Amino acid sequence: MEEQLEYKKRLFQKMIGFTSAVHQTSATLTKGVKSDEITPVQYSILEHIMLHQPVTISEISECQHMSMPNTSRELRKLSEKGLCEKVETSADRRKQYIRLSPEGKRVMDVSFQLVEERFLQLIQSMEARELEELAQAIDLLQAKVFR
Amino acid sequence: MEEQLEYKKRLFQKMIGFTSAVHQTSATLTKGVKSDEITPVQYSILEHIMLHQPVTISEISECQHMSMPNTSRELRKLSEKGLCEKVETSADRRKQYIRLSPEGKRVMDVSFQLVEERFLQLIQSMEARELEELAQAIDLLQAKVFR
DNA sequence: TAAAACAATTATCATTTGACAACTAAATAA
DNA sequence: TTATTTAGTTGTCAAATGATAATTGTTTTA
Repeated sequence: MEEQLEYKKRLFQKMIGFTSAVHQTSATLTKGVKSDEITPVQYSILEHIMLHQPVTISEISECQHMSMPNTSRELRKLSEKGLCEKVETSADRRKQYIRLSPEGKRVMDVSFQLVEERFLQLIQSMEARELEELAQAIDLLQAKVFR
Repeated sequence: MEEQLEYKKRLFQKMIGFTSAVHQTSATLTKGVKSDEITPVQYSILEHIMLHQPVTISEISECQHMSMPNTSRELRKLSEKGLCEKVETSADRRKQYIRLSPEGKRVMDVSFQLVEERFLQLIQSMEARELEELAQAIDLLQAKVFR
């Protein structure tokens, strides 16, 4: 059992280094792709909506570790820029569901397109088997640690 | 070859979702652990130094995607707080190597300790074999994509 | 040796971000 | 029904961050 703990601590060290590397690589892949009309925080919100829409404001607030007032403000700015919009919902009238507007979708598609090109460069020389291993590794990590 | 491209594009989608999940999880694990005397950017710099020391200011600037003037300013503030220090180096006298001070090391150890506890919680119920798979998946991803 | 490039610093400014208090409206619990 | 909780908004303020210009000293290159 003691050995087990030691093993887990080494795994933790590995995990720290890994998450740091993920941050760096994704920052590199994403560098400069965001439209000039939005701030970094706003980009990150749009990305979240892109991946999880439709989503409530509370959920954005919680997932982005941002207070409700600040989340609300940034969403208002994004709405004013015509990049996202509130969806009518019948259930609980306190909850506001948010989704990208067609323009917001377009803006994010352009960004993602650029990131995709860079990513494809990164994996260009990999064979089918390597790619498959990559996909499996991601699935495993996402299932067990990064949900 | 066309199929290959389609496969790669699906892998890209998977990667986007994964990196977003990594960001969220690591933000959750790290939430509130940083000492009150430093800002988020400063924490991120200290973490980088912790993982890569000794490191030059240019390297920090490049890896953290921060301009040299701003990196220099934040490092000055960290030095003033006694958390990091410049290392004398004989080679190129333009380059300044940075490392954590004993106090900086202590501060980061405290933070990492908290993160470690949360991480151990997260993996508490895993068996030896699962942990091994986890470690292998990380190694694979870090070798092929997140360097 | 002179010119160019590199590593880092200082100073300044505008913008972004985070925190907080006070508030409205809707849903739920007592 | 009243009280409480939940979801979201508005306004304000200070601090953190990002961008840029100008400068110093050191190393390389021509």
